[in-house]
Amino acid sequence: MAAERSGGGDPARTLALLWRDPPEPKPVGRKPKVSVDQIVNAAITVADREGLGAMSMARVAQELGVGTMSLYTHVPGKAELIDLMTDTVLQERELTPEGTWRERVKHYADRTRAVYQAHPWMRDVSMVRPPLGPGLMDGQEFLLAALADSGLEPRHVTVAHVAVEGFVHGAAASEVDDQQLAAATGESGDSWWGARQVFWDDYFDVERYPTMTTLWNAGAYEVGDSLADHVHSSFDYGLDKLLDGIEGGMR
Amino acid sequence: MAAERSGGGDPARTLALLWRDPPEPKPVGRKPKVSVDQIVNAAITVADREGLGAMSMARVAQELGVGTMSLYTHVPGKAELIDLMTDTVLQERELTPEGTWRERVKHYADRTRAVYQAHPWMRDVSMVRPPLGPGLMDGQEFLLAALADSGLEPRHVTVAHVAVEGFVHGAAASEVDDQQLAAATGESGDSWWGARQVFWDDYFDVERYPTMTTLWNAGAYEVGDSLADHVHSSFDYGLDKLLDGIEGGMR
DNA sequence: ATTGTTTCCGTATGACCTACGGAAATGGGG
DNA sequence: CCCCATTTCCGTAGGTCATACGGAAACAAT
Repeated sequence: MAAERSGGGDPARTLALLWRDPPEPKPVGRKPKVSVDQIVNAAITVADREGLGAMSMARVAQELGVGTMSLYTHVPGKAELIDLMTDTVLQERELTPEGTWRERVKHYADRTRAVYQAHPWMRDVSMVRPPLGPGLMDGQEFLLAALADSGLEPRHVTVAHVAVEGFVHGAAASEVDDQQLAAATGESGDSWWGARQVFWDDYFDVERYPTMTTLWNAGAYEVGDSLADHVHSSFDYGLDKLLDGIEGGMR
Repeated sequence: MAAERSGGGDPARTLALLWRDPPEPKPVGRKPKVSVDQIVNAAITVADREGLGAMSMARVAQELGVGTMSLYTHVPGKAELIDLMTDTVLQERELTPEGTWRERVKHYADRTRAVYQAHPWMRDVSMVRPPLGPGLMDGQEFLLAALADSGLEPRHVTVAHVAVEGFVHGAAASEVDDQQLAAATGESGDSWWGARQVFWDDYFDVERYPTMTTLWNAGAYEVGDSLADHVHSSFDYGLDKLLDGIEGGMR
């Protein structure tokens, strides 16, 4: 299915929820059995355990011991709930502004990666029209501040920001995809590749793919560590080179 | 919903389909009304027009003028159909090996971006456990060959490959997300941001976000071109810097 | 106790994927 | 020409999901 994203609901309502703008006290009427925070936390719990696909309104309601439709009193719909989940986990980053601008960018990348690791369903959330809540905004401010301290001109800061943010989220998403699939299908990444051994036996053509063959023979794929570690260090390398390039471009 | 990906079906069956391994001639029996190619093309047409979310088995069957269940004779299920769609559009890249290694990497990025532009639903397809078909494999070979020609050691080629591939797919996906949303919701990116004007009025805090405020006042966001163009040039910049870094790391 | 307000939630609708099993088409053997 | 094994087609049905609707239930003020 398509990636989850904000519905076309009322933006003002969604923003009020994101910033926990209390909708004005209600002195009369039945007491709420659940709160927005409880719903969001329950949804995160379910998604962490069973993936975003399993995070249905019915499943979240069950988790809380209420009827499905009760949720709609507090949250406009599923799309908005995902926005709330997203901004909530982004807040877990707790970014501390220490060290050089490079160290802070890497800190940002590490913390963001940690969020994806803890909440693999983040891979399925589009970050192009993100929920404009405190979790996202604080992160943007942190990353922009780091890049601005690098000495880049203001106009280049915004450009570099898009590139770095794209790299970080893309890398974190890629890295975590593997685990998410493992959780959803009960099949690990290694076993997935193992099951596709047939490919190398039946379809791989040495003449069609000379470079891959050469690299294989040169032992380039004989990494001692696991697939996940290899991907991880590749993205560390990539971010490093990206920052090298940005730094070098100023001189 | 969660990103689409391969189901747990028989890998050998899926690989045979990807490489169009004919399942042996069937001299007897009813003549097929549709072929695998027709199904894949119809599915791509539907997804291009209405998004991956609208690409239901029923919708594809309707497009072909056959019953829904007929598709299951030729294709194991929806997940495998998406694998076939993905590899098919990746084949459209037609990568031509000309120029320096850098030019070839940028060529790869451009062609891949073009695929995402033409088929925005690609954003919703996970590329971590990709369909091992000719479209994907030819691309990997091309990119690996370019990086190998750069003079990197074999072991670094594979590391750089993951980083560049991640960046390219991530960038292409980000860039296209906007259009896909516009198509799905009938709301353009600009109008989406416009509707969230409330955010700047009601929730943006100048003291909490000093860097953003400074950058705004410095005119860093006053780009003449559209949002899409800004994102596009940001990723060009990012890839350039990434390659600068890779190149510089060799010396 | 009545009334206004708010929350809770059972039911129903419509969309989706796909298992099942029978109907329909096809070509070869008698 | 008829029969029948083989293959494809597809109607039906069961399971899942989001969510619109409307009434029941809880609560505070009167």
